[in-house]
Amino acid sequence: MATLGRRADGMSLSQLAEHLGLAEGTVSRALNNYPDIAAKTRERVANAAREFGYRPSSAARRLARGVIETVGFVLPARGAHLSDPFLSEILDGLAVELAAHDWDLIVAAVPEDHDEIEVMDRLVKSGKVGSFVITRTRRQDPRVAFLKSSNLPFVVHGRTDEHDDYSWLDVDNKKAFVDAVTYLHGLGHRRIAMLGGDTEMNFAWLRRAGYLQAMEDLGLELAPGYLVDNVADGAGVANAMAGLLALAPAPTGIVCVTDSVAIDAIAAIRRAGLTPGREISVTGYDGLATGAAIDPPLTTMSQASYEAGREVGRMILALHNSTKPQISHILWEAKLTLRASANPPVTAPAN
Amino acid sequence: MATLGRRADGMSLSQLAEHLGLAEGTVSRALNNYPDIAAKTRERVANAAREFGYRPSSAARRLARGVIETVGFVLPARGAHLSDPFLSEILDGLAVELAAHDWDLIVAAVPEDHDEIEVMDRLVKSGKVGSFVITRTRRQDPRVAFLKSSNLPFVVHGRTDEHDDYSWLDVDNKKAFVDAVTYLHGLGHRRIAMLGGDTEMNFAWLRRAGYLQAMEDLGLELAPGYLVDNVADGAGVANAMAGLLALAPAPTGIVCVTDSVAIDAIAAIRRAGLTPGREISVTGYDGLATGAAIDPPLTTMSQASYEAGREVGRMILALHNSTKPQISHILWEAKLTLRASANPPVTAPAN
DNA sequence: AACCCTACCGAAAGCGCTTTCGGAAGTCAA
DNA sequence: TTGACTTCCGAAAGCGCTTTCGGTAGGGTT
Repeated sequence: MATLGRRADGMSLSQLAEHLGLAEGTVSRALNNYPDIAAKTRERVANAAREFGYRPSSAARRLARGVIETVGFVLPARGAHLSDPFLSEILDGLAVELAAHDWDLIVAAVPEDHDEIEVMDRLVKSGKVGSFVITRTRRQDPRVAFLKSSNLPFVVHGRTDEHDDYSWLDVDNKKAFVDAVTYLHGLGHRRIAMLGGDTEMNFAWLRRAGYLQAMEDLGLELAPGYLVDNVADGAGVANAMAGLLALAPAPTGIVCVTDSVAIDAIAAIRRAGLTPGREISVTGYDGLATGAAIDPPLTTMSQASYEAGREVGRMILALHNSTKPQISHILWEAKLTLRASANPPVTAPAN
Repeated sequence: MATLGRRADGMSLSQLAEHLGLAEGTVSRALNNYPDIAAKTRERVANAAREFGYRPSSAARRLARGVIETVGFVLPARGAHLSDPFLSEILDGLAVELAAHDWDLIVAAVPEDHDEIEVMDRLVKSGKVGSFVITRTRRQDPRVAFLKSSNLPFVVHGRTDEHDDYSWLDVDNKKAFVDAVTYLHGLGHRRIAMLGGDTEMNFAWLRRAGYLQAMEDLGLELAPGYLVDNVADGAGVANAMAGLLALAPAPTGIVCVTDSVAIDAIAAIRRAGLTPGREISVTGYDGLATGAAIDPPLTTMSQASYEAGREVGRMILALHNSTKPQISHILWEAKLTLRASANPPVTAPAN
């Protein structure tokens, strides 16, 4: 007797079929809800499958159907770690949404001597993933270019400069920073500076744009040196703050591209003998937990990462299910969390 | 003519073989370095494969070979997010190491109405993963029990109470806290308290054990209330600190299970009108970047997460390559980072 | 010149599924 | 009772690889 396929990881279709006295094809169709299977049979099959904990081999299934129900996610390049506090939440949301439809998530990293495109290409060529989710986009992002040219389904958490022809979910970074500046202005601040991030990164660029726009709309003077770009965490902030504090007049309010920068900025202000939240107000962005514990508690803005992950998951699935791939653009608003690092300036505004 | 297999995601073996005028089997063996292929042929095949960017379909390969070169990683349950600042580094290291051998990493999450074991079981039954890496272990961890009973290869980043019969990589949490207490003792502290974490979690339990052991070894009195377990971030710390500060005598030094707790503790001390690092010294654990920016900069301990991820990757691969699966136990030491939150107590030790 | 080896490659089976196709029962109307 | 449909299931091909098994051609021996 020909030995039935015995999968090391469980039962095989042939075993299940033999147990039921049915043909493999019949069992398969029953499990996949084909209309040409008697209701009674379908149920009998379903019960047996449940009883034995049968699950079709995903490799065999993929090979037979030619459909890849796995999405790829390439981790942001090393070094950027510290700046993405919510990776795990995004992954979590994404994976949960995918799992609900029996899809999987392959997470890949970029080794030292390779680049992101190579990694993605490998994944595609070997048929390991059929779509991608990417995050932390640069304004000109080679990953997006690659994906567009390969016409794989993909959705971007974030955006690029040109973002009309693909699906994305982003937070309105620009508006968030318009709001931050406007908030400080409402508090009485007139000399508002910004500690910006890597201008190649899209989120940093848009926050910068929001700052600039609000300054203009509010008729505030953008004094030379008030906008500091490409501020790196740690020493970068210390240097930038030294520059800002040496200015005459020095700013009374500073909007920071991230909480991490803001926390460093607050430390620098204190080291300069000033009181953060008094002589100089500070706002951040991210809603880090530690921001609430520092002195003064950081006024900041946050976004719902877990929910974003889930929504992105839904978008990817939608891309597959609709025959006519609908590209969708979703823009969420950041939530302002008022704490104590931003207050009316102690010196009356020059205005 | 029979149309050659045309993979949507690239070229197929049959196409490559036809192009070369060779049989599929020959090309396959050439690519896999079988000894029965002429050197010249092997090279010709390799060149063509490179030229066309050919990569074997992983699904077909897996099906034919029956080997699953994918490891599963189940994200820690939601809610624990904030307490794992280094997930992305671990994933990064792990994925990089795996990628070097063309292995993949599937990251799964646990949906609301399921548990970790179900998720893992699904992954195994459907042949999606052939081994697992798990992190953030509890002292009694059902995942470890599941994996042991299923005899899948797996390695644990962390440990459980019983940890002799599986491979793990862990940081010596106990020694780290012995060191922390000893350090405070060396500074002159005699009344040392601990803000501990979830005692179900193995790392928290071991840090607690380290505290206890050092207290005993150093002959320090463990005053009632000095050891606070199950302290949750935020409000939990505030409550715990209120209790500690109400004690008579109050501790002069506090070792905290994590930086996050320590940062909250420092805030509480300041709110109580005391100066952290003066009347009360504080140490943390994790080496969070923000710890360096707070006032006073946090004295803490850290571990190399990226490297840990890589090492765990190597361990998984080793489990597969050796016919006789070697279980290995690797214990790393935490690195002490001296900053300014721990200093000699202002009041002379009672000794 | 007949022999045996070795080196090398082709043929074919098989991995565990899905899906198309055809045909055997069963159903209904005439 | 016959014919025309339905309903339902089995058979078989095929997805893209890997691997075993032969078999042929060439090189060495005696």
